[in-house]
Amino acid sequence: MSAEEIDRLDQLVGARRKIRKGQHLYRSGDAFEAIYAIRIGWFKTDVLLEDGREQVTGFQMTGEMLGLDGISTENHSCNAVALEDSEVCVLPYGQLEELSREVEGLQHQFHKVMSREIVRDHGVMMLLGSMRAEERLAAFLMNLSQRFNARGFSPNEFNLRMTRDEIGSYLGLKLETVSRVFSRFQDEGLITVQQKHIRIVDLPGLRRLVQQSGTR
Amino acid sequence: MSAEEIDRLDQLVGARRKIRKGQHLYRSGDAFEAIYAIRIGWFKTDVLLEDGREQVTGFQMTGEMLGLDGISTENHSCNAVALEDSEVCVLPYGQLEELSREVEGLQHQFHKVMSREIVRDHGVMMLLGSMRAEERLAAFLMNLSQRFNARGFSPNEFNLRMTRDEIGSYLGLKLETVSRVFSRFQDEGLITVQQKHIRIVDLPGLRRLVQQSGTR
DNA sequence: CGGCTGTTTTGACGTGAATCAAACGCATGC
DNA sequence: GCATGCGTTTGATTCACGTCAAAACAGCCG
Repeated sequence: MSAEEIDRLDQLVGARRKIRKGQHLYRSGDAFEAIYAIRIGWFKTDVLLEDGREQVTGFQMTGEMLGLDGISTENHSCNAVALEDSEVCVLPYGQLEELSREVEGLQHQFHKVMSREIVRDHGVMMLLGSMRAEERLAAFLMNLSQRFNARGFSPNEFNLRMTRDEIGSYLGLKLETVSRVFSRFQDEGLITVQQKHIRIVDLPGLRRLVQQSGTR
Repeated sequence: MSAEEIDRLDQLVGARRKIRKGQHLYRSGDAFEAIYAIRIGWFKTDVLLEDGREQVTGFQMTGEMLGLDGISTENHSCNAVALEDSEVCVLPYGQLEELSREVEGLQHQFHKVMSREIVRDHGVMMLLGSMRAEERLAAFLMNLSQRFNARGFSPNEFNLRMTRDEIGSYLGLKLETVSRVFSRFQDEGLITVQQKHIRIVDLPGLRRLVQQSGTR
């Protein structure tokens, strides 16, 4: 949603909530009560398997929504964890439903947000299902770049909020592979990496990586 | 949605559309106009990359919905192809929005359907991101079994509507791997395979496969 | 029935990413 | 200042799955 739309929702239902780094906004199984709009900060959502395996299903930044997964069963189906000290705007679902019955535009916006999430997920499935490690990382970086840009930050230089392990989980790779590919990208002059600081040096080069590559 | 709910929608907006095997219900890029409820048949949805790679993002059967991806941009972002001669109920999105503003339950149902799709996608991400080939296939079969069951068909015996190649694309595997794993399952007495005909012999065995396995 | 076409199975071999293991960097705290 | 502890990098080795190739198996049509 645009900053403007967020602000609007903000006025409608104003409760805020601060979440410290590492804390959960909600957990899988929690009763679903509200949707959250991130005001400041970063989150990850993940699903845990009994044997301890984790699958990160997304990284969310300022201006993005959390909690849509909960509507279906009235319980959240994933965990939402703050990657840094963050603040969200709480949108009680009942009120949201009610309001969106009155305000046509709001209803449509809400549907769009959900639909966008579905489309995003399909993109991730594409990543996971048919791209090689380099392509996944390149696509990941380009996606981050574009989102930073959309929020008014530099698209070429930013700090990762997540660990190599979390990136790996999201992309279906091991942390060592993530690290290696970052190093390779740096050697090839595509990016600069220093710990969590990323600088994109050759965006077209990254883009080429994603769409070229032979079959898999 | 339940059969009952489908019927209800059916009465509200009744247009039907028949799609022959292999035909598209919609294509990526098509203007978004309606959501579809499958009355009879099977579909797959997929995303194509420039270089020809295909990622199947889902298989949909009777009673399930198609087209939710289109709301976000007013254009469909994937292709929907009939896997056998099928029939859908067309639900023009404008009318649906309007109705759901009047009928509280309908709005909620609609949200639930979208949310369920998001949760389903997260499950697939889990599959693709952190499971090995055997686990993916086992999970796939169990999912089909459960869906057939929910529609009143035998959960233990059914015909696949998709090719090995399509299953592979969905699960991030090559068709040869799909075929091999099916054979292995048969050797181990978990299932019986004859072309597209599957019989599940040892469901608990399959279930064990999914949740046990060491790390990856 | 026989020849075609598309799908599936099976085998031999290759490879990209996982695994195992060690060292390094950078915080934090005493 | 030095110890402790995560996260990261890098190397050596292994392995699950992909690739390539051929044969077997339907299903369809003349």
